[in-house]
This record gives sequence, C-alpha cells and structure tokens, in this order.
Amino acid sequence: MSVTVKDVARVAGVSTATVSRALRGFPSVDPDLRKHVLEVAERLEYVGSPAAAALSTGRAGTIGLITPFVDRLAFQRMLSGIEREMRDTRMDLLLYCTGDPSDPHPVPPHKRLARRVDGFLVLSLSAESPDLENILKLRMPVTMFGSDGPWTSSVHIDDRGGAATATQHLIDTGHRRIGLIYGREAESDAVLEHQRHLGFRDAMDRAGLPIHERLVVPGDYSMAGGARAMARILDEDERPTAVVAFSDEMAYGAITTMNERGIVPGRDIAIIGYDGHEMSALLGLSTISVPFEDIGATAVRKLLNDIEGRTDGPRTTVLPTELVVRPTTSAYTGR
Amino acid sequence: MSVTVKDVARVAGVSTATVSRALRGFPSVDPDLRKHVLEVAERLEYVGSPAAAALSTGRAGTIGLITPFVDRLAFQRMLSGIEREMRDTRMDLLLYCTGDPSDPHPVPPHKRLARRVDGFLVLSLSAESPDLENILKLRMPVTMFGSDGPWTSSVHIDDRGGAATATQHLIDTGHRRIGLIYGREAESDAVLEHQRHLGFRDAMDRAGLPIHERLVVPGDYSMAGGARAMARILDEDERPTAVVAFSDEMAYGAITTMNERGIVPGRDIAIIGYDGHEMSALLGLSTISVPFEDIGATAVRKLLNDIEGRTDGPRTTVLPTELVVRPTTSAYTGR
DNA sequence: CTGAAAGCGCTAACAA
DNA sequence: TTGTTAGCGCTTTCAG
Repeated sequence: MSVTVKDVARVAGVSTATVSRALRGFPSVDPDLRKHVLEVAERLEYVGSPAAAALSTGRAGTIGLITPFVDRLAFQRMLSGIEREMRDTRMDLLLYCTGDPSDPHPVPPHKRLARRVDGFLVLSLSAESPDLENILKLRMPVTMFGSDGPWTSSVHIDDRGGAATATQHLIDTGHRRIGLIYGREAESDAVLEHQRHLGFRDAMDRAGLPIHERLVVPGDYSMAGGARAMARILDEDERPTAVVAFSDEMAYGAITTMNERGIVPGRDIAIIGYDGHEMSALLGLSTISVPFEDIGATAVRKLLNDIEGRTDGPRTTVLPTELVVRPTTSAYTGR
Repeated sequence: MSVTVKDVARVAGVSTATVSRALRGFPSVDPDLRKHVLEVAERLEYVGSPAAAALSTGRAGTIGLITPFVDRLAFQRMLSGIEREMRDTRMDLLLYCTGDPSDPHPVPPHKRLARRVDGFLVLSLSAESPDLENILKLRMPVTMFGSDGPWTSSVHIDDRGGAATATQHLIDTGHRRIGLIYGREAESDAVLEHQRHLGFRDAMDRAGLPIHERLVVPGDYSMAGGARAMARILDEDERPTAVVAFSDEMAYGAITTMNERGIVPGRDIAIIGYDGHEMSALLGLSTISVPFEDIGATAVRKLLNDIEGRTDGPRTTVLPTELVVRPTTSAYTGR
C-alpha cells in the first residue's frame, strides 16, 4: 500500500536503519548520505507511521488533554496557550473531554488514552473524580491545573486570594451587603470552587460583614446559570448592593438579567467577575484577571519536561491574578 | 513493563488470539470463555496498546481536526458539537492547528497526521492553503467545513444568503448608507469571506444602493479588529447609518468603540453581526445565527461514515442560518 | 470455537 | 559510519 522505510531504503540503496537515522537527523549519519535519503523520501512522498514508531520506541509522541468541559472561555484560552506552546514540538495533542461528572464518558480516559499518550494534561478535573484517580494510577507524567496529585507537577493560581481581592474591592468601594454567585457545590477542599469560597469568606470576615445565605446562589459556571442566579438574588426582599460572581461568564448572565430589569450594573448594583476574559472589557465588567493562556503554556512546558525526564524547574508554579477595575464596580459615569 | 495480551492469555489459559477476540467482543467466542478473559483482563488491569492495534489493523482509531484557529467562538462551538458526537465512538480526536497562513506550522499537517489518523476534519481552511492541497493528496477520508474538495464530503451554510439577509434586513429597516466590517481580504471565491461579500453586494445591488468603499473595512475577525474598524468608519466625514459585521466578535468590538464614543447601537447607528454566539443575546446584537455545534456534529458523522466506507447520506449538507433581530437593529427602546 | 504463526512499520542493539 | 537482526503488542489468516 503506502511507502515505508523499506521502500526508501531500497531506492536510496541503504539499510532501513540508516533511513530511520537520517530521517530523524542523527548526527552519526554522513551529511551527503543523509541528504540523499531525505531527497528520496521526499520524492517518494514518504510519510512515517507514528504507530510503528510508537510501538518500537514505547513513546507515543502525543500528550492527552483531559478536561470536563470544552465549551467555556477558560478552556479556549488555555487551549490557545497549549497550542502555541506545542507548535515547535514534535508532540501531538489528543483531546479528551470527560464531560460532566454526572454524565461520564462511556470509556473512561485512562482506558482510552493510557497507552496512546506520553503524558496527561489535566485541566480543572474535580479532585475526587474517579477519572483523576485512575489517571494517577497509571503512573505516567501528569501535569494538572486546578487540582493536585502526590507526585504530579501542577500549575495554580491563588484562587483564594483572588476571590478575597474581588470581595475586598467591593467592600473598599463601600458595599456592606454583598451577594455571591458561585459555580456549583464544591465536593472538596482541593477544588478551585472551594478556594474561592474561602477567599470570599476571608474578606467578609475580615470586614466583619455577615454572609446572607439567601444571597449566595449557584450559577453553574454558565451565562444562563448566572442569569438565573441574579434573578433569584433580585427577587429577594433585601437586595445586595454588590455581587461577586466566580466567573465572568456567570457575570455576563447576571448583567443580562439586570439589563432586563432596568438595573444598571455599577450604578444600582455593583458586580465583579472572575477570569478576565476579553469580552469583559467590552461590558465594562470589573474582574479578577486570570492568565489562562499562560496556564496552558506553562502546563505544557512542565509536562514536556517531565516526559523527557528533565526535572529542572519547580513542580508547582503559581501564576498571579490581577484585579481589573471597570465601570461595573465604580461610580456610574453614564451618559 | 506493562500488561500485554500475552499476559492475559497466559493467566486466562488461552491463546492471544482468543484474548484479542474476546476483548473486542467477537461473536465467535464462547460466552463463558469470553467472560473469563474479560475478568482476567480486568484483574490484571490490562490496557491495550492502540499503537500496536493500529500497526496491525492499519486503522489509527483517531480522527484529526485541522483548523487555522483555536481561539474563536466559532471553533469552540464546533468543537463542542464534535466532542458530543464522538462520545459514543471509539475514536479519539487529534487537534492540529495550522495557525495563520502567514505563520505556518513548522511541520505541516499532512506530514504530522497522515498515518496517525483515519480521516480529517478540516475546518475553515482557506481553499488555496497548501495544507489543504497536501491533505487532499493523501486520499484519505476528509470532511470539510468552509471549503470543498473534488471528492470530499462537506458541510456548508449558505453564507451568501446569510449576508444578503443581514444586509436586506438593514435596508428593510430604512437604512441606505450601509457600512461593512469584513474579516480579511479573500483570496478566492471558494472562501466563506468571499461568499459573504457577494451576499452583501446582492442585497445592496438589489436595492440599488451604492457601496461606499471607505465604509468597507477589514476587522480581522477579532474583537480588537472590529473595534479598530468601527473607529475608522466613525472617522469618516459621512458616517453610515448602519453597519454589517461579518462576525459577531467583530461586532462586539465595534460596539465597544461606539460605546466609547457615546454612540448608541441601534439608536444612532444600527449594527448586525454574523454567527449567533450566545453572548450576542446579552448585548442585544442582531445577528445571523449559524448552527456551529450542528456543523461540528454533522461533520463528524459524515467523516465517520466515510471512514467506515458507508456511503449513505449526501456528500454535502447545507445547514440553515437564521436572522435574529435584536435591539441593535430595531428602534431604540432605551430606558 | 480456538490456537499457531506470520506480520504491520519502525527502532535499537549489536556487529562490522 | 552503516548494516543486520530482533523485536514492540496486537490482529489475522489459516489450520485444527
């Protein structure tokens, strides 16, 4: 069927071993011979079989990206960074979406990808997801974001600090009755959700402010969820004067609801998001900016290091977040 | 090192052939034996090697997704549909981003993925990208969106019609001086960009309206580009009363600029986008909604059919777009 | 219904 | 520096 090393070897008048070496640029090949082999390969339109190479070397030449969601801006941005970082690599990216914990994939990731990749990039997988556990059992290189493992490397942001900063900012602006739109119920301390809750609490406690349970509602990390959450908050007898949302997307939804009800964000009720997506600038949404692109790129670098057996650099990197103040939390300057 | 079919065979007391057959659920295996083999495999935590299977069968069990960009909402939505559709499949998804034509990948997709995948999903690749040509040369199953090949299957939308509808809508609303924010210079007729241009022209011509070249500016398909484009348009002596943007993202940017300059979208200048992203509802942006999720899902189905050699269904599917009217193109109902 | 054996295409010792 | 040879782990005829 297709052209193999054998064909190239035959035509070039050398052994398959030499072809293999020449193609991979081994220094131990005579430059002229190498050039010749390359030419023949080119002329024959030879394309190597990664499967055969993988079988032979035991290395797949692929890394597996595992994440529960694919339809969120944060993912998109991380993917962007991952992609950019992998460009100059010979590695390919295999995408595996676990989906909602409640609606798991028919074939779990460790079964699917174990022998197919050289390492895993695990994004935002809940700490007690059985998938995570199974992946760790594989004892392959793993780099995580949003969770941690006993021997894996990981990328983090200071989620607790970020949430505290956001909340503190509202407090500094004079707000005392502050609502919260979080994502989902956190199942464990390790999860980012929980850290943000702690941060919120940190700031509120520090200021001696009470947390009104009825003003703390889930928004499912989606725009639609955020819209619903804000609706619930606005239906309360005593509305908050400010709201923290644990993601920009939920804040967008919340703003929709506010718009619909004629409530002006920043003037009537302040709102701050979390993530720092590009879109937030357009909406004038204050937010905690998170360097997702860097997170992706950093994670790839770490994973590649681990795969190559290099152990330079720390196992854990914490990337900074930044408070970005925009009209939704500053005096309304409307026209 | 790891557990192989041999180990399973030995422990189960059968041949490797039987293990292989049992594991893949061949009907020609005694049910009891099969169960036994499965148990042993489970107990040994056996995980097959896709590389070996691929080498042996000649099928990679993977499809390659090729696209020039990864950081656009349209991609995200298509990926979402692709992901969903692949869930119940035994296929894995390999992501390959070609990047900007001007900044191509060091190793072109056909070299990288050729033998690694069973087929290609090609999204929005420019029709005369050399990559496209090279992929076609591979003579593997290919499904495309946004371009077409002599023997590939493809998914389309009526881009020309959509652009015409958008423009016509503005005309119907009484606008006569209409600006345009397009993406980039189109290099060929096949490309979507060109089709949208044609649609715009169709509607303008039909209405006997002139196209003012100075009001036709590129926005690079990005929010930032859209913002710049709108700035250029607003700097013209004679401003348009309405603007068509060839993507929602560019429209978002345009709206930012309008906001900054105190121009109210829909009241002072009408604007309509193209793509129908979720966010547009929030901004009240009129748009031509494009079913990107369906496009992704449909493309996967077609590709899988082609790979399996099934040839049911048409080679080409055209998915519908829909005009969605929102405040940015209707009388301003401000509060 | 099950087993034996021959590869799939490539790489990696080991020799030369 | 180059060639020979023996696999990598699985599937798949072909016998039995």
